[in-house]
Amino acid sequence: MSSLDDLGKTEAALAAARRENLRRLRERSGDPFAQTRYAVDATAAELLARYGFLESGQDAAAEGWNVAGRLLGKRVMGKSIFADLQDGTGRLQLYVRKDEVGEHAFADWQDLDRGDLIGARGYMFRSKMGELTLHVKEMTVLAKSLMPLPDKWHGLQDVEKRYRQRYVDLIVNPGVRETFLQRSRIVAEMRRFIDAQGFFEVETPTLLHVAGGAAARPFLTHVNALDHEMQLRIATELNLKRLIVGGIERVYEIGRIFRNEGIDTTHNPEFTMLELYAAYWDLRDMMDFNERLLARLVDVVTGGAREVRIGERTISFAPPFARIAYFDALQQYGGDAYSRERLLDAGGAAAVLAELGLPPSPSHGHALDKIFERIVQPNLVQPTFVTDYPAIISPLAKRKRDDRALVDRYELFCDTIEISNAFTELNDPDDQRARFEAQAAQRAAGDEEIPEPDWDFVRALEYGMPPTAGIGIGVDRLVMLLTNSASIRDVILFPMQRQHGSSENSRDAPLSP
RNA sequence: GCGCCUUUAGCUCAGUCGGUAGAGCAGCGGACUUUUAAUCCGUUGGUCCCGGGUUCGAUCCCCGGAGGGCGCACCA
Repeated sequence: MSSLDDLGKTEAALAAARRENLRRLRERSGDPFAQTRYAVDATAAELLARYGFLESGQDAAAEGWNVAGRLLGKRVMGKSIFADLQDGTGRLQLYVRKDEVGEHAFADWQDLDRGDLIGARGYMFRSKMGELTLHVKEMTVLAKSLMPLPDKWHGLQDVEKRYRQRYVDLIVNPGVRETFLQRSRIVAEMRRFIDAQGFFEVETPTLLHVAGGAAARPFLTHVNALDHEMQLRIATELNLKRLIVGGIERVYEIGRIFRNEGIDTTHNPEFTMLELYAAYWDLRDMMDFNERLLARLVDVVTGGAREVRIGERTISFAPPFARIAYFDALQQYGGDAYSRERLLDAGGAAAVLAELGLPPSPSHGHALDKIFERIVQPNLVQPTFVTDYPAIISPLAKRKRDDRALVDRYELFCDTIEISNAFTELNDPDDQRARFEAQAAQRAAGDEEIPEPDWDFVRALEYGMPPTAGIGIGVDRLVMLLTNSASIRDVILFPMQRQHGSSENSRDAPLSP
């Protein structure tokens, strides 16, 4: 299988030149790909921090260091070379002199291409131009890069290629790497914060006979051993509440959710959700928890500040966040035409929808969602808890004791997008059964997004579930917010793409000679 | 699903009122022992996304298709 034939002529020539350099390196100094270990004892970031005191022209020749990474630039000036090495922590300039390393080693340097992985030993100095630099005495080629890298100045701009070949994106676009490191820090801190309050992290199945807990079309799959059709989960809710019934009183899962629906800047078919349930908490407890969690995450992302800049806006996460009741918000931003009385009437809501020039909705609840989206949501820039949702759009939440039209639920909005959704959980098994029966009827009427009822969940509630507050937070969207990313694909390492020709899993993808 | 935009060298991008195409970077050859988008001289490199149509001639115009982006719709 020769894939050089499948490359463009220019690309093939570039790859051939690199293979020629590899051949020479093998002959002169042994096979780079035979290397197994390199005794790294310093990173780029450590050396830059440690030797910050050096003045231009000064060196620290008594202390030798081994660094390893990818060569990203090479400036050859006859008998000396400056190069840039990128490791996991940053970039470090290297300097080599022919009269010090000798003909043989200098020839190896000349056979290095941009993108090669090397280990280098040397000492730190500050160059005439003021840059901290490793003065290299020894160099080992640890792996050869056989493919040409994108433009050193513009990087890789083609979005499609960036997603399909994220490895290249990560090599040449520094901001990308930083975003994903931030994501990792955010999730790690999320776990630390939650664990510190006595929660247990669990992993529930992603393959289910009935995917419930949300309204969404599931992915279908087949289990050969059981000869069963199964579904990928669309939420972790029902299993986590089973665990609350079982006595794991504080429980959470940060897990992958799959929904077989649209793909756009805020939706990827698989995404990550935090769901957390606390027995004996009410919504006030959850709000307090939510506020402190976000403040903490912002703290980690910004290194101590309580603000995040999103384009032109600055969002402050200093608690307490603003609070406003659902219908108060509608009246405040919409005026008297958006009164509770009118909106809680199906005809009234439909009329409001028409006044806004929006298409008719299939249901009263849907109409309320659209009106809220249009009238209130664009105004919720600073973190705001919207509370006291109408029961008709909250089928899984408990009704308020003193107002049966409303439920104990809030959603948190930041930068006009929904960040969390929380409510006190319905724990009356008869009520739950009745709601499932209603859903089954909707499903029978043709709504494919309504899941089949999970009757075992009702049985679990019949054993008794304590009063419980639950919350869901879309991790990807939260990371978008905290990293100022415009698309969910910018915070998912390998976002779903259509299968496509030569760049992925087709025969010609691996480049063998 | 609908609409708009987009696809030209390995990368970033020009361009052709229809006569099969250019730059910078990268690569290759040369000069250069403190450069940093190194510099200077020379130079290679193209299925202009794919298929069809119109035309003497299509990368360009028309039709169809594919990939991608954005907006709308959908999305507890």
